Amino acid sequence: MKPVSCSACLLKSNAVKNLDAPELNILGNSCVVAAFKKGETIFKQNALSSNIIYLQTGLVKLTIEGPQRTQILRLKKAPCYLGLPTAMGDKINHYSAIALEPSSACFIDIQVFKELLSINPDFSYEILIRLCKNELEQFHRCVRLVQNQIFGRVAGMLLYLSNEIYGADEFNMPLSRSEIADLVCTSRETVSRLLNNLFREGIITIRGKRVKILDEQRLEKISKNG
Amino acid sequence: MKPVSCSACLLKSNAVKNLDAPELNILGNSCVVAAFKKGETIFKQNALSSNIIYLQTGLVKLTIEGPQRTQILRLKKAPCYLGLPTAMGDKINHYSAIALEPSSACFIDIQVFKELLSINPDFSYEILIRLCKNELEQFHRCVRLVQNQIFGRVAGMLLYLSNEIYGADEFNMPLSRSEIADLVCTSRETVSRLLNNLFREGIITIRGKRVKILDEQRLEKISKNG
DNA sequence: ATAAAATTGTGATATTTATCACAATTTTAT
DNA sequence: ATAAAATTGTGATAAATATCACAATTTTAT
Repeated sequence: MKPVSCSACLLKSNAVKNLDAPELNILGNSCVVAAFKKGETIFKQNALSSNIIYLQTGLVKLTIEGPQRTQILRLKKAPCYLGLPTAMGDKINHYSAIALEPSSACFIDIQVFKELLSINPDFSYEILIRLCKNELEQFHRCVRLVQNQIFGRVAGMLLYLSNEIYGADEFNMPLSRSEIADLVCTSRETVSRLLNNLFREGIITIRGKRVKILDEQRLEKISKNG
Repeated sequence: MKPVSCSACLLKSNAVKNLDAPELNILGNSCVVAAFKKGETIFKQNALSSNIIYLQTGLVKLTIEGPQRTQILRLKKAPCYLGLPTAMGDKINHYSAIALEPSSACFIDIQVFKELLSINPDFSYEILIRLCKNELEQFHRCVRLVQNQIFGRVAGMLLYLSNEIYGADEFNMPLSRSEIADLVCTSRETVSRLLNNLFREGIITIRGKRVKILDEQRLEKISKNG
């Protein structure tokens, strides 16, 4: 970890772009950057946290211990804030964040973050808007998770990675079969079977980690119809 | 609907308690109160909205059209804000709000609300904290919904009504069997069966709408173990 | 390079819960 | 008060998906 100059940072969040020079100084003085390898934990459920984390680069999974198994709540792609709701609340992390790809993250002291919220309404507004969007996304994700059948959920996951995360119809799958199962809430075996189905149907190809979407139309249809 | 004096209001939100006299005036000038009977729609999914709604009294369900059926996202008990994430985002309601009991709600112009956010950091901070809590609650709700079996979900729903909504072990069920099904994501028939099971086991009594929880311990256990 | 460990694939079976069909009951409207 | 409409209860059956068991493959460590 090393202290940073936030004013010179090329990876500013939209919220931070609203800060003026003295405010950026306040931020920089209480902010350190850390690098994480694939699989490393950025923060852990049930641990105390006094930091807001800004993910500069990389890809992260948020996991939570459920009553039966651990579940992936969602993926978070840089740039974004992690652990906002946790840190603003009771200070105990309600979930863990684990790097899926090499990632770098800024740790910002929660008191400093709160100070910035109170002195800069534009900063505060950006954060607020972000939280609103999260809530809506979470509603939609939950509904799909509960109502769609697994085939649709797996298809939706592939489309999500392709469109939202990588912006390409070919990418390296960042998740193991077991992690995909945790994300779409099913068993590892079922994920295996369904991915092979999609392959046999000519809708995707998988060679090792390399996934290519051949028939996005059909995938969309499966994703919709469950 | 009638205009209100927010400064004299006895049902102020925590956020609004942070407003000073001129700010309360701004709020009051663009704020009307409306009363809703059971079953009436407060706002509707896909409709345009330019208001934030503050639920003064009553109980409301938020419903969303899923791919297969409409689902109850959550219940909201006064006092609380409704439609915050929707109104702050694209102005199109992503879900509907329908009164489950006689309710009264203030309609606040979104521009005025945004102005208050920008001029009063304490007001803004309260809203922000509220959004953070919502996100965490939503995560937990989603995990339970996906991982627990229906028996556990129905038990959890009863405990939620008893502890969070009514604060009593006896209450009038505000939901029909079908609505319970929409809330815990199962079929009406299954809800019937499980409630009767709980009755036969001596864990609850149901006479018409009147529900009484006899053995909270056992209900907790069922809720946990799924 | 090789062994050990981890991940993945696949068939057989079991379990949960939805769906259908219709009866019984309660609520609402006239 | 009575009929009509809506809600609820319940058995039989079907469908989706988990679980188990083990083989095959890939990755990791020495």
